[in-house]
Amino acid sequence: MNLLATLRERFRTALTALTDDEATVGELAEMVLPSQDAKFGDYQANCAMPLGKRLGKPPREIAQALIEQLDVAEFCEPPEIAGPGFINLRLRDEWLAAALAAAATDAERGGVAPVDAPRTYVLDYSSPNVAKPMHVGHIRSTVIGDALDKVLAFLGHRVISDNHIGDWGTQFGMIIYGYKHFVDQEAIKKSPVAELGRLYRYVNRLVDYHATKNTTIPALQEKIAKAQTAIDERRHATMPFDAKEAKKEEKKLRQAEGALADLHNELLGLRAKLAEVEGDAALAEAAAAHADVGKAVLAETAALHAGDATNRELWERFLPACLAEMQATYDRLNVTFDHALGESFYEDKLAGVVEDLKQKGLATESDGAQCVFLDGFDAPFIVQKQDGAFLYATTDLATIAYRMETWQPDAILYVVDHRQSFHFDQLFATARKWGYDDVELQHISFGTVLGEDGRPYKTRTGSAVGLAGLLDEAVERAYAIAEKSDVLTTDEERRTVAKRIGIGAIKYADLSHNRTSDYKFSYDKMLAMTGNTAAYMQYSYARVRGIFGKGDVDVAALRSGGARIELAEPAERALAVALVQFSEALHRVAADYRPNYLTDYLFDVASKYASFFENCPVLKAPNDEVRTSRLLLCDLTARTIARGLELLGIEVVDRM
RNA sequence: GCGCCCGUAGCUUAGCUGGAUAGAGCAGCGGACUUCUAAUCCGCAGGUCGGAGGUUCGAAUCCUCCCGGGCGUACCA
Repeated sequence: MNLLATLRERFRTALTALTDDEATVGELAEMVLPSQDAKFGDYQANCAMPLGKRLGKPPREIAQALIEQLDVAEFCEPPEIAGPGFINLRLRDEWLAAALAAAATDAERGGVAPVDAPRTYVLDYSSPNVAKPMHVGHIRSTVIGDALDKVLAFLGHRVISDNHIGDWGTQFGMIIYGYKHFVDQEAIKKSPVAELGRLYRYVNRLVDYHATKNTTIPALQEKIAKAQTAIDERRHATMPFDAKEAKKEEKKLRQAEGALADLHNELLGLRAKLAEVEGDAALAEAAAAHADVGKAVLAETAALHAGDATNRELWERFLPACLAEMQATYDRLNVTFDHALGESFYEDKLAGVVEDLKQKGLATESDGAQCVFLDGFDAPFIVQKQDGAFLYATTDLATIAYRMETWQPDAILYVVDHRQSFHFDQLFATARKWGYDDVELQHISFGTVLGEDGRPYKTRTGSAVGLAGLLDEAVERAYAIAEKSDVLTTDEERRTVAKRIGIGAIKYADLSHNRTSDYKFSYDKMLAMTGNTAAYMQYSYARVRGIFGKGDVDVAALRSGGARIELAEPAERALAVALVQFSEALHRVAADYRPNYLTDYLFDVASKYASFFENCPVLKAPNDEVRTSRLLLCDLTARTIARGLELLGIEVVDRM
């Protein structure tokens, strides 16, 4: 059961006797929270202070009146009033023991009740581009999305995961162009994906070269000139008399100079990139021979979209190999999707979307493009370009329409990095105007994965770090941990353990950070045996299993034995309270779509277990009753950790 | 210019809808292995929560301004 929700329910009833304002009652009942400090009990209600204010009575008096109305005797000791009017609740040990005993026999759900009102969620996450290998940027979307998927589903919601793959864009034009001009037939027979990847990178480099040379650098130079002029003007302007204003001016000048220096650096970097291509004879020759590669790639893409037989055939031939490559990564991560309806799936629906928007008067022509102008936005939402091509805005709208018609979801969640928030603001605003105003549309945004230097995590050469290599390294480093183990006997076992620790480390590191903030990627930290890491969680689990092995415990018999749980020691009780709050942790995750609430909870359980482990001998307990009771606590701890990790997509190991 | 986000201990970070003395881990110092995995545990020290005002019984959390940083901003995704 969800104890917190139940307590709030009881407070709601009690509050109704004191005030008849329903909104107030609901708000005040929400002020029942788990206590931050054990000395204030297990839960606390903070509603007497604001209610006292509202009613013009002393809060302690209100608290007293509230307690008299409150019916929580089955869960709690008599409530206590403390400080200005806090109501402190301490759970009754008998209730705790009974709740845990019930959870112990509930193998399926571990005492977590499904929600009363299940919702339907469409979860959009991962969304890689085929043709480009998955890189570090895909970790967060994939891992957070997968965890939310599992948690929501476990709580009883209907969850439809849909991987919105980029399989129809310019990157395929690059591959097609590359295939037509540069393919190595031997290589593509031997390893199609590797060769397609090479072609993509090669063509991308050529396109990039010309774009840099013809567009980016001239534009940058112009920007530099403008910035220089602006600085000169500032320098020659008369300083304001007002000291504050003068300081402001100085600061602006400083900032402008800094920005100018950045631009110069950028220019140097771009020139170095050009020099690199020009210094490579073969590459330089290819670049010269394919001066129009940028336009040509767009033409290949346009031809594909227009139904050109050759390009279509190539697309159909290449796509399965690209998908298989992606699938290999998902297999390693143990991530699955219900659907993978990529951009191509919506191709034939895009014209209809624009037509409908036009007909409803939402889209209008501006500068030759079809735009939706939205209140509160400076820029319009462009759904069709001057040249007639559609954009991801169009695809995203078509996708919303399809999902609404197909699954009638209550919510569509997009697990996408924070830089796209503007796009989603526009997308959602447009969708609502378009008629989809009765669905929760949420951008589940997340921060950037940074390197040790605090800059976005890149390789030394500045390219994105490949996801496959990242997993390789984590597993390799985890193998060093497995090698140190005394309890692992075969190398096969060490490899399995290393795999679970390594993959788990990456996932857990990601999930344990607040998703909205950036975080620094560090193998050392994520693979540490202490602190809030997957390895520590897995170790905690393995230690419990170790006790069962050593004591030759029949777990099934233990669970069904109906034995009493006794909570005599403080460490036992603290662990028990933590265990009974599993359901609350999951609800918090679901409420804010934040998996780090679950990792925090699991770390709390593991910490409480460590203290229990130190203070309460299990196999050598003073008598059989205590031994059995503690074994039950161990079993529940192990199952809670295992279930929690499972919902985060992380596997446990019996020994490590 | 405008918009969004961030600033918490030396480092990496958590902090729920505003709650009581701001929590962790690393690093530092001091303890605990003939005892269920010491790959661990316990203790100590370390914070004017970027700064200044304000709202409130109560502010890291809400509002205003300032300082510092990131990201985005009409036809890429």
